Amino acid sequence: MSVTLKDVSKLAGVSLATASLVLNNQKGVSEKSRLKVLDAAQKLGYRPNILARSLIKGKTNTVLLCAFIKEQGKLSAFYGELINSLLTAVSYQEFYLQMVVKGEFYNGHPLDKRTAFLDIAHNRLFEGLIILSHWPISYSEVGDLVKENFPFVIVNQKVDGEGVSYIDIDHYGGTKEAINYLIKKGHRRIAHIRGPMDHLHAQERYRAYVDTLLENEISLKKEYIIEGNFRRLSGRTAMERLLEKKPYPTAIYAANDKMAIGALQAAKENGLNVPQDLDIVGFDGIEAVKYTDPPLPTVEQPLEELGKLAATMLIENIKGGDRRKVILPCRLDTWDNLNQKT
Amino acid sequence: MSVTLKDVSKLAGVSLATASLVLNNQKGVSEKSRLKVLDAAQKLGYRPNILARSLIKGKTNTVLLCAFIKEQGKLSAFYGELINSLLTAVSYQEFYLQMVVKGEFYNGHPLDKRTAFLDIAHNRLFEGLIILSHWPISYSEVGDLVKENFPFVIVNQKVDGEGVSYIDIDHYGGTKEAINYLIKKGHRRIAHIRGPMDHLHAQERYRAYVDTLLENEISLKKEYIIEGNFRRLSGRTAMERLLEKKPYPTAIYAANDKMAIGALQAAKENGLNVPQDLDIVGFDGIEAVKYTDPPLPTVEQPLEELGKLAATMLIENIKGGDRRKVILPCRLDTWDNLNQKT
DNA sequence: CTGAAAGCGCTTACAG
DNA sequence: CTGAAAGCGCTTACAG
Repeated sequence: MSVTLKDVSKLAGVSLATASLVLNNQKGVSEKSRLKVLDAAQKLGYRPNILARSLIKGKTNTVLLCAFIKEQGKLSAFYGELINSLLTAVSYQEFYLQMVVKGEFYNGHPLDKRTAFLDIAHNRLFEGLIILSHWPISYSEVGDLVKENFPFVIVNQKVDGEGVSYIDIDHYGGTKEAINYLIKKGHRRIAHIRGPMDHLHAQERYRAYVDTLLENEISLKKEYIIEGNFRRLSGRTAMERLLEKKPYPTAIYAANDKMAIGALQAAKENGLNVPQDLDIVGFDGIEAVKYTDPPLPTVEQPLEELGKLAATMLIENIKGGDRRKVILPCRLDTWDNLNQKT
Repeated sequence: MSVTLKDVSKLAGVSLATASLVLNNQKGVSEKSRLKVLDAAQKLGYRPNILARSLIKGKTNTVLLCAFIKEQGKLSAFYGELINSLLTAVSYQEFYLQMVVKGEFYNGHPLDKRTAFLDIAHNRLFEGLIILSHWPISYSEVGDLVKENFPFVIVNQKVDGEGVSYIDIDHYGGTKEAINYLIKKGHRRIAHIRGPMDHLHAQERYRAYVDTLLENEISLKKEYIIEGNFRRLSGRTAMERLLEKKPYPTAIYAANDKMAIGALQAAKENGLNVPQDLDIVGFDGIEAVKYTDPPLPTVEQPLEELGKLAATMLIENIKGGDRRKVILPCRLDTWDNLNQKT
């Protein structure tokens, strides 16, 4: 069996209490005892049972990242980057990160997030929770966490209501910047390949597209707005349809980079020069848009910042700080200095 | 305070033991007691303290992914995908995944992996360990784990020796397939932009390049071999240098995709048509090579498979199965059916 | 079928 | 400064 504190205290010839004191660097132990204990621990290769310690202290120094995703196993590259920065930030504060993914259903029933959260809050394994979800979280689902004052932060989604911490990206502002960039370049016929309208971020990006055109006294044209599904192929199809319009648009704002790439491919296949004949801007900042020909401007999501701040906010909250709501700005990157970048 | 089993047993009017039995679905309890306990638990919103349970049972159902990385916070996209599949596979087996990253140094001293592993094995938090490292792991570092029979698996690296589990990708075989593809297309002047030679996988890819050329009676030319650093820009520079050779190569095998992309960019800027004038093949299967113009063939790393198998091997081992050494085949993807793919 | 008791490995008042 | 004792929340023999 493994070495316990009892073994150490016995070998050192002191009591359990003394051994514990020494190994936790508490003062009030004679140098002589200290040495004996340290020596014994060393000899036996003693390592504390963290489980037992956590049970007593009621602290585990561990937080849980709980990701709700549509298709099991399909955390996207997006999440990969986020996890990286969460992990780094969490480690930095001497916390540990545990992860779990949950799908839409559990045992054939729609997953009850409310109960899932309660389980997490009560099982005493975690001191805080980071929530990531492909579909909207409602206040009622996290209400219990608020009531019990269990630290949590929702990432990448705004949830209104008292006592909720969240951090999201300014999709509206980022889009606005993209559209203004196109307008400033002289474009008036700006189309939008939007995302699915049940997607919160797609909604915001769409709203910003509409508002920014109108603010600039460019009238909206229904035929310039086409809905895609965030996949590359849907961008391609959308572009083909846009090219049938007369006159066809001179600029495209795609709600994400993959659709922008699809649009680029279709445009090139139809003999257009990008960006001379057609400007295309996407959203997300995935790596691939740096390497298309030409590289595609994109509104970059500050994922590193997102993860870092989420971790910081959560741990602050664990330590007694207040809950916060944060919207992170994001900016257009036009790759003017690409060759310094990678 | 939170609700404990004691509270439940009190409310139900039974002993602790009975309550425990009921809530663990053990039989040998009267229906009447069962109902009372269930009812009380429900009313109080009881959730077991997993910490206490784990302490007794000596089982946590949790495994740790320990990643050693050069630059703190720089788990690449590669790891993102791997984590995804690990997480999915681990969840599927009703285990949990905890993660920690460690750098090369700790408190200014080179990190002592041996001790780090012992800590992990002894703290009783984890039943198994997945090791991922940017730099080579030696047998001596994991020897203690072997000796203590603590389940672990090394991912993405071969470590010889008794009692070690690892899973790696067949970099040699994958490269061979890439080179053969180029030879079959008629190329004889095949250059190699290789990776840093202190990198194990770069070594294997280089070795396969050499062997395959020689097997096909193509003599090696030193000036066709240039070392890069796995970054895009180094592929670009390498390509520029290769274009100065007379005759210049008609095909490039780059040791990774980023350098392949850099090579592509340099080639295009120098007026070459790819693939008509120059064939370029990379390694890794990152998403970006699908969207360059033209898309670049690449040897795809089966990351999903890698993560899944790693998790399976580890959990098998935890459950008493044997340790295994696995090399995963990987194959060249030439994107013949790209438009069905994304 | 049921309850009193011991114990998992540790920490922390409390006397001395 | 030190040790005996209680206790964290639970599970599991053991009597009855």
